[in-house]
Amino acid sequence: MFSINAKDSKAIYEQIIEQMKYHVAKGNLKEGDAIPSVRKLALEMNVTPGTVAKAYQELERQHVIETIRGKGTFIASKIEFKPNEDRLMEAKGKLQSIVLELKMMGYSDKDICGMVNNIYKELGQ
Amino acid sequence: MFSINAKDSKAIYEQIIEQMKYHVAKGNLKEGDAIPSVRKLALEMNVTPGTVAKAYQELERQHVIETIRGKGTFIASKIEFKPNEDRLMEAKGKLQSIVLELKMMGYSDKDICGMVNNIYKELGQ
Amino acid sequence: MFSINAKDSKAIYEQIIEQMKYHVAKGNLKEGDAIPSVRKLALEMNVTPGTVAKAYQELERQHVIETIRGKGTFIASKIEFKPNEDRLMEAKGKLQSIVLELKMMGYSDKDICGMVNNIYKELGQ
Amino acid sequence: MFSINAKDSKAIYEQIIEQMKYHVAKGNLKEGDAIPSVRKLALEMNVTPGTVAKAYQELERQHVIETIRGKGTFIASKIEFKPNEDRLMEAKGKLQSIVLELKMMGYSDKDICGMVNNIYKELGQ
DNA sequence: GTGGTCTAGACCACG
DNA sequence: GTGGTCTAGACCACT
Repeated sequence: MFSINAKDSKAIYEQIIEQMKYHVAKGNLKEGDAIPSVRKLALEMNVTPGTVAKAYQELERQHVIETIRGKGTFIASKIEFKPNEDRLMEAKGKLQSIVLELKMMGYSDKDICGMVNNIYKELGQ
Repeated sequence: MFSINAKDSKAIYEQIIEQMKYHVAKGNLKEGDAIPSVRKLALEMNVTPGTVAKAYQELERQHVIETIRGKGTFIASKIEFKPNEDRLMEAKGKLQSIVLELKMMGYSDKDICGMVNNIYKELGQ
Repeated sequence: MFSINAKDSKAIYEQIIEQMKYHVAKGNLKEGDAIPSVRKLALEMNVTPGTVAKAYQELERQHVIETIRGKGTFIASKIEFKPNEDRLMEAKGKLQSIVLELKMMGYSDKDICGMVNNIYKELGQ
Repeated sequence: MFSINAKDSKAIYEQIIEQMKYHVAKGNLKEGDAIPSVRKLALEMNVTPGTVAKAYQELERQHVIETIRGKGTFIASKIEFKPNEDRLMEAKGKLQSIVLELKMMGYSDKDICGMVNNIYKELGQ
């Protein structure tokens, strides 16, 4: 369910974050579902527990998962839809970057919207 | 014409690359236009020449600018519109990331297309 | 009467302690009132008895409750109002922390006193 | 300027966070001031760089400090006054806890406001 | 069992 | 020089 891509320049803990969100978006993981413990996932992925822990902490900050003391970690029961200002600004900045990039490659706004729609549908289950 | 934000988490050389592309996309810089020398731009931006040089190297690799020995550096006369497979895949990967991110924040596909259109329009012509 | 929030970062046994004090402050529980046995409360709250026992021990140490062997556990007949130096210093330290926190968020001393008054009133009588 | 208190149950990285805020509130550190590098502070305090780095990252998330790539870390030039919802709720929760605690010790609302004012003034330079 | 914290190293990209 | 990431261990409190 989780796997790291060594070729990806993205940090491992960021890959874990992204994959967790992917599985939630896709419906593979639903509200309240238990997710692997830090240690288990670390073993599975051949990384150290600290790396997984860092990912889990960030996911909790973003209200994607919730940890229950001594019990484990779970998909948040009420996935938060009010992004904080910072995260939204960051996301928009990244979007601007990538749109610029694609425009430079010759794609029109409609092309890009088409890509977005395809990606969105594929996620949307 | 160029301005960097030292606090931005993005590397300075990447900011230069992005701004150069921005000005090309926007039409501020046209094919064949001369651009500042590495040293001049470094002075202007108050960064070390090495940083500017790194940006220029990458821009040249992407066929956005061309260096003519002894003459200076110019916007490429034939800006490359057929991206190689690798860069397209990379761009799509980034786009998927950011769409996932925005979806998790509660935005619909239409919302995201709206953002894309706004960004695209702002990039000009 | 008691309810825990497993997602709270605060330890469950600390939540029990706090709620016990809350009910005493509020007047729901008066001196001499019987409180549930460890096992009963553990069942009610769906936690392990050890967790409740730990809370009761700490409450007893703070002279909020008293255990009478063979009879049960009761709200202390003479709730301790003269805190020892240590606990007062600890409390003041925590208060300083939180005031600093709120100041950094932009709240004035009056704002904070307002919050304190509201909380105090809500605690009742 | 910074020192850790081993007796304090608070995590070291949290102590660093609190002390940084303290120095900012107190005026010892002003907007734009450079703060020690991760490594230097780690040496000074006899902790590992990772611990300091964790504190710095959290401080940056809270807009108290800013890092400039390859240059170092600085007190934020525009200290952020819009707390996010989460942090405010957390702070209020802590305040409620401590007010309850102090009430149980016999302090009135006025007493507590007095303490708050004293603390605030002492910080306020 | 769980997550949270910490140590003592290491390598990397950036400037 | 800087901060960011990661490893491979360890100890702790909580359940």
